[in-house]
Amino acid sequence: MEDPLPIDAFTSDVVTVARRLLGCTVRSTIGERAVSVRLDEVEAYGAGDDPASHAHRGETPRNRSMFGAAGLLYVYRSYGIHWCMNVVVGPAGEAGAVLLRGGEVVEGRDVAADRRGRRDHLADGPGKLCQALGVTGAHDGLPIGAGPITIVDRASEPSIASTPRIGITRAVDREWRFVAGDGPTG
DNA sequence: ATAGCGATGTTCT
DNA sequence: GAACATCGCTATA
Repeated sequence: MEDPLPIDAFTSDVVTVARRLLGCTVRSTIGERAVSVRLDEVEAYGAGDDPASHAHRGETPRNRSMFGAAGLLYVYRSYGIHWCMNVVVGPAGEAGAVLLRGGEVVEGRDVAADRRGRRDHLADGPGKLCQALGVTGAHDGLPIGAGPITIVDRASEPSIASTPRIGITRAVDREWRFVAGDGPTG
């Protein structure tokens, strides 16, 4: 429960990894300040076979990390303004990632509130989650667990609901958004 | 509670 | 030029 997620947790398919990440905790230690978020909302993104994925059209400077090894971070700028973070999923050579969409701040609430500029809605969205953790493009491509960003395993698997992904227009029939039982929509 | 809208970097047509 | 894996403000109910 207090142990880091083993690397092989990231080496299977994107849907399996997405479900595996719910209930786990993302922890950042940036500027001597620690913030932890327990994940309750994630989305799976595939490679060329997933029209909604950034990797669908092949490698670009932005999505380069998606083509890297499992367990790397893929951080991109959304709508020119916000940062969004993904965990890169294996197998190596295949692009895939899990977008960390939301969770509950369970450590460093004051730090998170400081970064967010408010006391509520600290991490209930991908851009907010990154801001609360202090994650930016500077962390793109970093390996999880070896740098300022780590993921701590959960005690047990939560109940999980699946829905279509949010904010996309392609492949809306795929229910690749996963929400923990005590999460946003129940 | 829900709806409309502006901000704006990267990618694509 | 337009779309986009978003967010917070503003208006209306």
